[in-house]
Amino acid sequence: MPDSTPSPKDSCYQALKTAILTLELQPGADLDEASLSAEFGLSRTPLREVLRRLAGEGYVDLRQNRGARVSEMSHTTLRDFFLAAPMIYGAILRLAAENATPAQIEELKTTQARFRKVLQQGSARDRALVNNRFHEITGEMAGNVYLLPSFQRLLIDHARISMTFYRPRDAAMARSVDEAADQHDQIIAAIEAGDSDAAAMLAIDHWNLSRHRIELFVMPGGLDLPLGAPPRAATA
Amino acid sequence: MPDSTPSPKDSCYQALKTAILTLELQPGADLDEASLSAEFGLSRTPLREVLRRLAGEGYVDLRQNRGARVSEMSHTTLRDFFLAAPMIYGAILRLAAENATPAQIEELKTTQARFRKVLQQGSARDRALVNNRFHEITGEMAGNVYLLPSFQRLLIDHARISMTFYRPRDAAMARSVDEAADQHDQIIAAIEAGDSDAAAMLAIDHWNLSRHRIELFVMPGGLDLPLGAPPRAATA
DNA sequence: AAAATACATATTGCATACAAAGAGAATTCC
DNA sequence: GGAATTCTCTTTGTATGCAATATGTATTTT
Repeated sequence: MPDSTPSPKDSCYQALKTAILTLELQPGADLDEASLSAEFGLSRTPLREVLRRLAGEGYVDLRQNRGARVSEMSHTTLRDFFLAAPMIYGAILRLAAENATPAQIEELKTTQARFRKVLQQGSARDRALVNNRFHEITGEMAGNVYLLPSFQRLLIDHARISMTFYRPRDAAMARSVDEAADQHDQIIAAIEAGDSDAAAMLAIDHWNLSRHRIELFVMPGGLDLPLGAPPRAATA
Repeated sequence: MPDSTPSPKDSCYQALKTAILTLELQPGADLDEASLSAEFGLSRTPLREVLRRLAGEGYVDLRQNRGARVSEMSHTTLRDFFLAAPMIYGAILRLAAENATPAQIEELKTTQARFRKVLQQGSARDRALVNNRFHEITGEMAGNVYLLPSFQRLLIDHARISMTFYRPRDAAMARSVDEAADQHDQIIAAIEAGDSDAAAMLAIDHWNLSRHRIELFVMPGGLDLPLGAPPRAATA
């Protein structure tokens, strides 16, 4: 049995990760070493290493002699997001179709089943996390070490943006989210068939749907302000 | 005056970085915490944080309860490299042309002048490092936080591969490298003119030239084996 | 009274000491 | 003699204590 009890360091890493993805820790929030180490039951030394790792993956920003902060999402980074996402997503799904192993496809199907489930009876948090996991798996399928860093960085902010539009439950939104789930099924089919062109096109479709939701719900009056939290003092 | 004396931590970080880029530390080489901390005059705690940071950026791989290792370059990762590079490089240069500041353009020109200089009288090490810096600056110009992680990861292995073909000095190679320098000038011109289409095309040209060199000198008999070092025991 | 400076406090950065896990060698058992 | 096991030694992981840096407050000076 490999690793039945996860180390406190790992669980701390995971907990911070999901807290950031689900906006429980809002962009710009201050992360105090002392309180975090107390909360997760480890000393400051390993906690600092966790923060360094999270910084490398884009979850937090480190400032010299200052506390770590959850990475921001300003309008400039949103612009960057809109530029990079279709390209990277397309490439990842293309490669996923070419390289996916049967075991990975099985895991993707399981995750998609979970996604359908939480769409019906789960919280916004669950939906964002399971959707995030779905796309993470496609990244694992692609298995390109040079593309993965940017892909994972995109997934972070995609999940955080999603949190804002998985919440409302009006009819248009429900339809849009259901359509996303249908696209997931198509993506699985393309990957299973090894049809890389189809997978790449589906990535664009999936992204366009996502973009549409973002444009609609995140910036109703145009995108000027940071998302999630006021510019400073997010914890106060 | 900002930061006249770099901290031992920073210089350690920089030294390891350049040592890895220049293959002084070969892919797969073991990195011992004790000896490194002694070498750079800091304790193991900050050194471990440096290693974690380098791991996040793709310079080294960390193994649980085992030493850190310089990240490998096997034939599979080379395949990934050939797939990802043209796409990312094209996007970066396109964005660089759109967003470069005058100060950045000035720095790029200075770096290009240095590149010309080391082509004439520098070592392979100098050439790889200055060329690497040139492309790093284009990344800064693009300034897209989602594209940068993959771009920087590509630059690492590009520099390491370059080290193998900046060395020989036969006529064909010299011509190829000079052509690369000419392309740098064209890239600068396109960026200065804000011509993003031209910049994107030049990125492809530049990459094709680079790929040609790689195909010629790195894998004369086809690409089967890891680059640089034997699979294990690189320091022995 | 306003601004600048000095002081006090809180938080990060670093070093040392200790605990735990792995690798390798010697010994024992078959 | 070969293989497995135990023991030792090396190396990584964690905790604690101290030093350095930044922030906020109070005091002093103009």
